[in-house]
Amino acid sequence: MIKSTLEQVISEDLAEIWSILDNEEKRLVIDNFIIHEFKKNQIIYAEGESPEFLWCLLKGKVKKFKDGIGGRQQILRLHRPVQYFGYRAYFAKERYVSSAAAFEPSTIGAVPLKLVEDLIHKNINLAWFFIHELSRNLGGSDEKIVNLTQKHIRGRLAEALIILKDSYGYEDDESTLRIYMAREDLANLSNMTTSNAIRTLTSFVNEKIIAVDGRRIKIINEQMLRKISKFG
Amino acid sequence: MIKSTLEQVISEDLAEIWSILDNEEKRLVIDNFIIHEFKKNQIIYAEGESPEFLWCLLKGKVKKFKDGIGGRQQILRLHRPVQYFGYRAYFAKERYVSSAAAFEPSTIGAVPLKLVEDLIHKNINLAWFFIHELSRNLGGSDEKIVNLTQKHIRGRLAEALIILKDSYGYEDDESTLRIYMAREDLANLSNMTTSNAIRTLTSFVNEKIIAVDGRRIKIINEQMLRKISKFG
DNA sequence: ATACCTTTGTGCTATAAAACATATTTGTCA
DNA sequence: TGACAAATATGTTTTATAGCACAAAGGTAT
Repeated sequence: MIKSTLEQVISEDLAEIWSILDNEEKRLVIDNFIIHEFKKNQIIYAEGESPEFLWCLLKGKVKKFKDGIGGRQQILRLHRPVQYFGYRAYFAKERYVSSAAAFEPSTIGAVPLKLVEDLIHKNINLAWFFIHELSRNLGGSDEKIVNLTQKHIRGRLAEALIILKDSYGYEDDESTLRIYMAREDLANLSNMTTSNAIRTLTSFVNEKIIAVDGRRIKIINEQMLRKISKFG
Repeated sequence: MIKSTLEQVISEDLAEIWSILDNEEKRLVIDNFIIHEFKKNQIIYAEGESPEFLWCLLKGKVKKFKDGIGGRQQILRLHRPVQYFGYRAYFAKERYVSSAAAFEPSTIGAVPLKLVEDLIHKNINLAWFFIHELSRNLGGSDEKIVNLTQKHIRGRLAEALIILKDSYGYEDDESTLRIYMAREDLANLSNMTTSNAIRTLTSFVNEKIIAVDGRRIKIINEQMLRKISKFG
């Protein structure tokens, strides 16, 4: 990708951070911004590695997950364009405690975290950007803990579907989730076995709360789904 | 408490933040620092409230928790002196998603978050302090999600005991946990019912991994406990 | 098109943990 | 000190969900 196009992509898509930086800072970012293409299911970074880059998802979908006991995977967070990730471990001076992978073919920019650190030192607004992001994520994690530990299967799956809707939205029909994922990933998102994800999905279909066509999921009764998510 | 004493307490105990601030900033903090005494089990702030103060635990023990389904409580985090809490929601521009309560009689300082915000704007090192804290907490939350969802009861309780040890340490005998908590709280920490916390504690005693005398818990075989925590 | 592998779907069984019931002990306050 | 409430302890029952087995459907590579 040639620089003029890159600059355009960055300035168009990175709006939030972009508006924070002055011209000199923008130049620094552009000169150090490397765009990567990831294939479906390709690992971006893995648990245990040292954080090196701030990743910026420009196109596609990314999951952050942790491999747990008995090969079971827990999906911790989903990312959509334009979101930043991969910086937490660096700021905590730790190695990654989770892994990131592309859910579908994705275009992701990488900026050296050392550069980000330098920019933060000089630009308090960038510091605030990360304080804000980290704070929101931490609140989300705390909510997730209660969701995953206290709700029953139906509640957890309903919650997962709501999260998918909130993360990626609907297609033009205003009801089909704009993400197609395997039943296994749905299970990993909602802390259950694949069989139970399939089963519970089937009962939601029978109850006319959703409709399913392969991996296309149509939310018919979002209100009911939220209700199940809340009390189930 | 008179100001000279207060100043002394602050400068002695708030070392980490204190060394970050210059003299003028220190003065501002001292002038706006209000010390509160909390009784055992007293609520410091509750879920849903608007964050107003940065709390600084000077003496005592504090738990952060979320009330979930069917009156069940999940303990999310434990605090020891000198730790800061109550700021996440403010930085996220949200209301509190969890509550904080004193585990035992506690002395806690309160600084208006607006002042903290102003200080951060002027002092990048304070910004870094919070970026670092938030990042570490977020990593901890992500770990906790897998611990609580994928481990069995024995593993979860073992994990909880390890957390207690890491948070509050041992007494002079190098084996008795320096915190006495109800079985119910132990259960709330490790996502199980009180009965099961009691039962599992009993089996640990029978297996000579711990010894129990009322609420005093003595870790006899920490190695084994870590092993159970890891694979259970 | 064929063969093969992966994903989806469904029924059955096993089991971990909750729910319930009921003592027993401990702590607290009049 | 006695009375009452709260916390701890333990046994039994119930249930949600994991685990397993197997069939059908869908993709993919040759």
